[in-house]
Amino acid sequence: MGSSEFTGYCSFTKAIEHLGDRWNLFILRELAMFGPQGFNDLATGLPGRISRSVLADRLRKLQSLGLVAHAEGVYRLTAAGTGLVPTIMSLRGWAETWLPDDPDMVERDPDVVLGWLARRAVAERLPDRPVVLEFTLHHHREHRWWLVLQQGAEPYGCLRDPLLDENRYLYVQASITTLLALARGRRDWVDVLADGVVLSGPPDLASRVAEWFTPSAVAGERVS
Amino acid sequence: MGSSEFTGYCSFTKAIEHLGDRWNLFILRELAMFGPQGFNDLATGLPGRISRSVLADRLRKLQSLGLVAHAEGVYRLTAAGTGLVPTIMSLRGWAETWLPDDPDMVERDPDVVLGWLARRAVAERLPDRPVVLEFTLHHHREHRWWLVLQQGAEPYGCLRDPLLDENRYLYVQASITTLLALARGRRDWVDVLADGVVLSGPPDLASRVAEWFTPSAVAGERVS
DNA sequence: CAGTATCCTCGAGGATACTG
DNA sequence: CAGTATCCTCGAGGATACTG
Repeated sequence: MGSSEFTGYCSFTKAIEHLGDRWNLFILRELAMFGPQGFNDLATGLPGRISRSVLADRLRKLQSLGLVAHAEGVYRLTAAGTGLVPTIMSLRGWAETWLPDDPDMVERDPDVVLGWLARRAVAERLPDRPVVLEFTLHHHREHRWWLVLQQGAEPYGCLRDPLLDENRYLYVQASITTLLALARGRRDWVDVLADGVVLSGPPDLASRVAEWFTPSAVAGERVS
Repeated sequence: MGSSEFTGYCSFTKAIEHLGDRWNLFILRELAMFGPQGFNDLATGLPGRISRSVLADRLRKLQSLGLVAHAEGVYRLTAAGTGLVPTIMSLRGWAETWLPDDPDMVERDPDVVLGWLARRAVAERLPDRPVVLEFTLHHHREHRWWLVLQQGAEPYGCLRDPLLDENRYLYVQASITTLLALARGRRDWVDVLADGVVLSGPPDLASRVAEWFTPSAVAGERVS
């Protein structure tokens, strides 16, 4: 079989060999993030419908590797499996920072992108009166989306104009990729404002936009 | 095709989907550890003989993901690819600490295990006159292996008695799993001496064995 | 609920020869 | 050297029904 070709003493190679498999990684992530679970929970909880026989096979392998233990009807991570959690979280941080987005999603699912932007707002730094960021895409002026920010309130995105006080509006025009980069925290506002993003509105608000958002944190995130 | 089932906005899921593949991980590790390389170097350098068509396919995919760039005849990691290096190193650290060893290897390839032990010796802490650790396995008294330690000299393992000054010998009897745990740095000497490992020889040397070795570091290792 | 057993398909990947 | 093209095989994995 394929995997035995790689036998040797390089534990690193072995790790790649065993973990270089969607299902094993998904199972480990699932157990790491949602805790011990039974067979059926795993079968339905994993992304993309795993077949029962494949799940059984993978769980068997993960047990023989010593990463997963089976007792009292649930599968749980062993010490070795738990030791892998930081690596998995590191992968997650990387993915959130670097994985290319599908540019079409901005127009297809703007609410998702707005959600990402909203999550980058830093609650304490927001102005105490509501501010609305109105986004327009270059070359696609017909679409507009809004992000409402206020200290003490949860930032939220709207697909319709929230119709707040007109002089609390900031108008942002950006390209699709720039908007995604901002939403992902890959670029900050200072950067994109110097590079093609058009911002208009009350100068006292416009000058502070950069402070309201934080770029990607990546490190320091923990499993709950 | 299989991978499109998982489309969605979860970058983490996407990462697992794309990186949950032996070859992609091997290629990234190769480029991370040995730098930019041409097609044929990769084809021959990767563990376990990758076929040319698969390599071409994976390189194409890694490029379209933005992790690898191709220019001037070599493939190299992009910024995004380089961003993955800490994750890969984290996996390496985990593997070296946790991945189960094959107990048979102790008898099949004792030199490898001795090499691991030797690498755990801390140069500065060794005695300035040579010391020989003679290892015997419980239940397998016929096999003996030696590890020679001296400050300023590279620690080395022997499969034959180095025949040094008799009162510089320490005799160690351990089980296979314990020996592997020591060699891997999963357990330290204080721990195993309290738990079944028999150590005999000059008390002034015996009392210091624990100081000479360091358990697993894991963190802090860098790619050269 | 927690799997195992069976059957079947398709496509990943190996081997090899070829091309720019 | 750096791939592409072709062909072929085998086995991973899906679907489904069954069992303790």
